[in-house]
Amino acid sequence: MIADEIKNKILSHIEEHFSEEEVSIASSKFQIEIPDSPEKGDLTCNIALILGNITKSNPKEIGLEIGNILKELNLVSSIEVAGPGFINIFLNHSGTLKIIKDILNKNTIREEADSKKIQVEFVSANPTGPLHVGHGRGAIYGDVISKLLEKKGHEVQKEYYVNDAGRQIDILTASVYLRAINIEDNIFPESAYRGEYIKEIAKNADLQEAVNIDDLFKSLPEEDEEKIDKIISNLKSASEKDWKSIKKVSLESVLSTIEKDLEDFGVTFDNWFLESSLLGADSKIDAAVQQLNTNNLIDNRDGNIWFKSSDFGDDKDRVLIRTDGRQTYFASDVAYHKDKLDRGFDEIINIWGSDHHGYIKRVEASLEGLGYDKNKLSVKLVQFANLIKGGSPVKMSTRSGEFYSLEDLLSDVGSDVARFYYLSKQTDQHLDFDLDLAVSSKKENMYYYIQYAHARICSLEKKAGLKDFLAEDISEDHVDICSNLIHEISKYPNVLEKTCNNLSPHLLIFYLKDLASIFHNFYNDNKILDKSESEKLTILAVTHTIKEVIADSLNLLGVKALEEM
RNA sequence: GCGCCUGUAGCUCAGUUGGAUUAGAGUGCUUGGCUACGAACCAAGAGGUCGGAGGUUCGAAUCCUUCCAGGCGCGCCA
Repeated sequence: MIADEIKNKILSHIEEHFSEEEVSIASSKFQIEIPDSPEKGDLTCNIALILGNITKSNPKEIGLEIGNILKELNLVSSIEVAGPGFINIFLNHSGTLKIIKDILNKNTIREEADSKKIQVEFVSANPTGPLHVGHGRGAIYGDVISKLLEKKGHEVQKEYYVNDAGRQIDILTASVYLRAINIEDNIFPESAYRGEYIKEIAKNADLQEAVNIDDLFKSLPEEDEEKIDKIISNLKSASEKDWKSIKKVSLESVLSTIEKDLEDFGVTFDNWFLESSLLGADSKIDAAVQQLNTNNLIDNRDGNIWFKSSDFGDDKDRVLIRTDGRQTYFASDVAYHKDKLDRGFDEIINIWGSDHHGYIKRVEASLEGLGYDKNKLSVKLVQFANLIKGGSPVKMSTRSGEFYSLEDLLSDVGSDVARFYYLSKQTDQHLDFDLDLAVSSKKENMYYYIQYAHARICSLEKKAGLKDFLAEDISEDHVDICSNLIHEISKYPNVLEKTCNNLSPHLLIFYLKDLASIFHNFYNDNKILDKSESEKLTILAVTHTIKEVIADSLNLLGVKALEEM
């Protein structure tokens, strides 16, 4: 890439003229960027400002010196030092062609020198019902950042952590069980899952033993949560065999629904990790607790077993094992994260709903306490997405069974539109996702605006009757008419790099919107197919590059570029 | 009370690892452009103390301090 060439040239120059320390500071902040306006050059560089700052000397003088060196490059036509000391670089025609060639040859991103083994864990919703739209944002984000990391050359594993061992699974089982024995709505417990899907699962329940309904509901506690717990234990003792089989059927059924819903949005996982696998004979939870104990980080107080997480900056210590011997959810998580790192990942990324942010410290503390480097874990928080339909937010709640599911979203707007809008805003901000807008045909709808640019270019190319579009078709005599287009195109590698490094897909989306805008503008001003042959070829090669950029970018986001609309 | 996040045009948001005399889009408002390669498009105008106040420096929407406002989290729940 052209920016690399320039960067290398500058680095080798400053290595000769500045101290090692100065070079190391400078190279960490050193950037080759594309200026907002072409008048400030095809590329611009801040190196003189940084060096001026470090060495307390005049940036403009340093800039002139470096500028002279850059003139030696055969891609550069001229240099100016502007403003406080920016080095603005103007390319000659072969420099311009190089930009286009790199993009057409998909030479758009530099892979990381040290490829890492990275695990991304996301969604991990409790398997108690279909996914709702609140889960969608994390699902799409996790999927896309996995693609971005792969683009950078890392090896990525996508994992779903299945909470199949907790109380909520008992509630699910009980809910199905109660439907299977035809408990009517009027006495169906409030705190059980009431969705229609429960009734569907219950149809597949194959009960061996009869349950006495009067015994089941006899002298239940008043309070809802206590009531459901009592029903659970009654059902378990009524028939252990049926309980187990219903549990199995329920879990399998819910998980396959979840898997299918995700697949419909193009989200797949490499591994489904069961919480229950941490329990059992050689319990990984016990092993983790044991290791913390060895490290002197376990405290027995009030009959509970505590992890002294406050030793590592957590607000307070946390219980791992309760008086009655039951492990807490946190205990599973300690063992789970230990297990992840034991599997040899260089980096593990968790995507959590932002309401879990208070949980980060204690998990980090547990990793430190176990003797791992806590910096190997990074947690990306995703704020909730509000879906707006007909001007008001749609509700989501699993227990009541009244919710707008991911499946509903699919049939309302489709996977591509949904993915696009989920990604269209920074993940740490609330997202208002307006379903009516997402399928409307207004400019306000970024999705169609970008797709329209792509479809228009496809249509142009069809009309022009050309198959190949080569950078070499760009003629020096006519390139000026496309300079705005080329300037915007040249930002692509930078945008891509920023998108990957910051794991911020929205940056790519906003770039595509700008690129589409510049194209639409050009299209309106120029009747491309009426131009002279060589001018036409020039323009079509450039617009073809735009088409490739849009298609590549959308592909990276898991969205299909439309050839016609 | 403590912690995390947020505050940019009437509205929805980009820009935040300090950079360019003029802080950008869309929408809404006022206007103009199809005998037209796709009008699902384009152009022009109006609209801002970048929450307030201090500070750091060649330079601040961006960093620091403080205050104000909003969201979320502060269980042996999952």
